[in-house]
Order: sequence, then C-alpha cells, then structure tokens
Amino acid sequence: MRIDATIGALADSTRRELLRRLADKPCRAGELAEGFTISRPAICKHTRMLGRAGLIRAKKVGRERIYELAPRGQLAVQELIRTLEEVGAFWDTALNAFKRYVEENR
Amino acid sequence: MRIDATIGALADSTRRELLRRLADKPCRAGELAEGFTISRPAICKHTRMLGRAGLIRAKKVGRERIYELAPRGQLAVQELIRTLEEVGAFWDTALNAFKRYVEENR
DNA sequence: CATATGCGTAACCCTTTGGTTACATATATT
DNA sequence: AATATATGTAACCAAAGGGTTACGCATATG
Repeated sequence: MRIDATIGALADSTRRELLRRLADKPCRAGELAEGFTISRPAICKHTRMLGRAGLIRAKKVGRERIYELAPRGQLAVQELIRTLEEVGAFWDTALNAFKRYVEENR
Repeated sequence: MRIDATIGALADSTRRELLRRLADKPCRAGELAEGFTISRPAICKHTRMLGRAGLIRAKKVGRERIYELAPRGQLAVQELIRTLEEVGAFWDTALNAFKRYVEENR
C-alpha cells in the first residue's frame, strides 16, 4: 500500500520536524541536521526514509545537497488522512449499531 | 507523546482491519481471529498493541474475552488526524514562501 | 596539487515488530 | 472428576527502526 510507506515515514517526530523545517525553505543537508541532538548520519537515514515515501526530494548543487518538500507528498499525506478518517468513523458505526440494537430489543 | 502510540497502532493493516470488524459489533477473541491467515497468538499481540494505544478494550465473560472499541479511542484518532493535517499544511506554507520569494525578487 | 569540506554509506548495536509453535490457565461440559 | 474449549503467555526467530562511529568520495579552496 501507498499508505503504509507514508504512515511509516510520519510515525517519527524527528521526521515530522524535518518536514516542518522544509516548509520554511529548501535546506542543505548539513543545515537540516543542525539543532538535533542525534548525529548527521542519523538525520541522513531519516531523509532517506522521507524520500522513499515520496515526501521530500533532493537536488545536488555542487558538493551540497538541497532538500525540499516533494510536491506529490501533500497528496500522500491527504490520502493517509482520508484513510484515518475512515478509521475514526468506525466509532460512529459502532455507536449506530448499538443504537439499532437497543431499538430492536426494547 | 500520545500521538506516537496511536500512529504506531494504526500503522498496520491487520490492526486497522481488526478495528473495522469491531465497528460492526463487539467480538470474541477467537471470532476476531477468524479469516486471517496469521495465527491466533499473532492476532492476540495485535489486540494487545491496540489496547495499549487505548483504541480497544476487553471484558472477560466466562472463559471468553470480548473485545470492543474503546470510546476514548476515537479522540486519539482525531488528535492524530489533526497532527497530520498540520503536516499536510507544510506544503501550503512552502508554496506561500515561494510566492513571497518570487514577489520580492521581480 | 594538496587539503579541507559536505555528505552519503558501511558496519555495527540494541530494541521493536510481526510472526511462529508450544504451553499454561481458567472455565465449560460430560 | 475428567476432559474439552477459549484464550493469553513464553520462548524463539527474522526483519526493520533508530542510533552510533569510521570511512569514502566528490567538489571547493589555498
């Protein structure tokens, strides 16, 4: 599923923070890693995962690598949200089933 | 974080399917495991994880255990959705930042 | 040309996840 | 009382996640 890569990528606060930073502006790899307590290679693995999920992309400029949000990523997030909204609706379904049950047995 | 337990629990299609089944009606453990290709203990571990995330709960009736959606679970899902909506909005932020940039440099 | 810089990859660790089979326990049933 | 049934737990395994340090490589810079 498409969704699983997306939810996996978003299931980590470091990666969500990386996305937040890229909302402000495209960013060099080194700059992107600043301020985190974890090492630069660790950040690199996170960006790789975000890339595999199609949420970010990178272009090489000289010896630097510039990361930015991948335009298609927004769709993936919205698709995931729709799936989770369906899940959230299960509780409504359950409530309705219960009401029906009460109705039929009074 | 609250969110991490929720997103972790929902990041698996088997667990989402279990929730979907519980939307229809509360369900015995054995019945809940029917139709899956994986073993019953595997399902049991999934239900445990859903329980730890506060999405389902169980009551013991005789030797059976009846699972059902935990009322508070819907809030957790909605909270997660709100977080993901914020993430989705990063793309809008990025687009606006780009527009501003173009505006300032023309 | 030599060296410094930016950045990804490799190799390794430990923990978590998702699965298995075998087993223990509590409750029904005969 | 003996047995069958419903179900969770234990022990184990392989793969993935999240972290580390050491290293390799391409590109700037003196």
